[in-house]
Amino acid sequence: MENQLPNGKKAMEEELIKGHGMANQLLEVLVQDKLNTHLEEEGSSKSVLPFVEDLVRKVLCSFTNTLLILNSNNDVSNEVAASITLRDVSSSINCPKLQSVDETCKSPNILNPKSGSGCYKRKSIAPTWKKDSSILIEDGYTWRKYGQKMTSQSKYLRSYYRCTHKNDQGCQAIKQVQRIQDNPPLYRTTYYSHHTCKSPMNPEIIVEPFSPSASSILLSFDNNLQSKQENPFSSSILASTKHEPQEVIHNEHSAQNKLSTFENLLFYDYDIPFDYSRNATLLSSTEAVQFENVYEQYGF
DNA sequence: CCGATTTGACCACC
DNA sequence: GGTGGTCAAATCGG
Repeated sequence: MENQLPNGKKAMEEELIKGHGMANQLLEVLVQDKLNTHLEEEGSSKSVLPFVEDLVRKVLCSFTNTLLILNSNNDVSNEVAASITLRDVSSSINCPKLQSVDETCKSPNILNPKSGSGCYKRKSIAPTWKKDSSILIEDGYTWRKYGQKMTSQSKYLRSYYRCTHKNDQGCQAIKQVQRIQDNPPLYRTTYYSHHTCKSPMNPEIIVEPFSPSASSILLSFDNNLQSKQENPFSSSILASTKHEPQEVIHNEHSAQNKLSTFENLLFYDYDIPFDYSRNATLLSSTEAVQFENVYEQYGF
């Protein structure tokens, strides 16, 4: 049916494909140049090439993931998918490929809550993807926290979330959020299973596709950490939650506001281009406290 | 009032 | 028995 995207999205799609293609070309040029240089003179003075190359890879990775997200979101035309996979170098650049929506929920064993009388079933499958981030990012899906725990592995609390639509739509997506580092703050979000719920995507995240902020969002994938390997939310933009808690967390509202003013700090220090005012994750009160500490730390 | 969060208890797995 | 994942009643907040 509607393989047709709205004009704006179609245009965005085309632009992304274009950008993806150009980034690909640039990478090829860089790689080729590096090879040549390497042969000519090994161990010469420092070059910015590695940095530039890394940058290009990240850009490419972002394009790839964004297109895949777009693709999975809209049942986009095959041509898009083709253009993405065509020369996709992402696999060689630590850019995990997004998993198609269809593969979603193939893990029935993930959470098998009480089947019967008090029978808990622990998940025994590998995470679909992980994401480390210095902030708590919003992925457009709504999550419901169902627990938190201290683990022996970390001095920080681990929070457990499941999709809000677990009950009404049977969505099996769950995620765990845990702070893994204090200074600078680093959070690891681990996703299990995929969203099967319908468009819980927060429209706020995808509006203004051409705005700088939106671009930032789309380009914010983390290269090293697979911002999205299998895109747990086949249709989400980034990992997020309604409240991405961490320690003890909660009160997204205050935290969200803080993050809004917090964005410059984050951009500056951690170089994570993201429009936090739009996607800031909501933290719980406790989390907010932690962020407050960071504010102080940075003179807020 | 209703949905989300908190938190202690329960349970599976190692 | 320890650890980690989940449940569910109590509580919170819009």
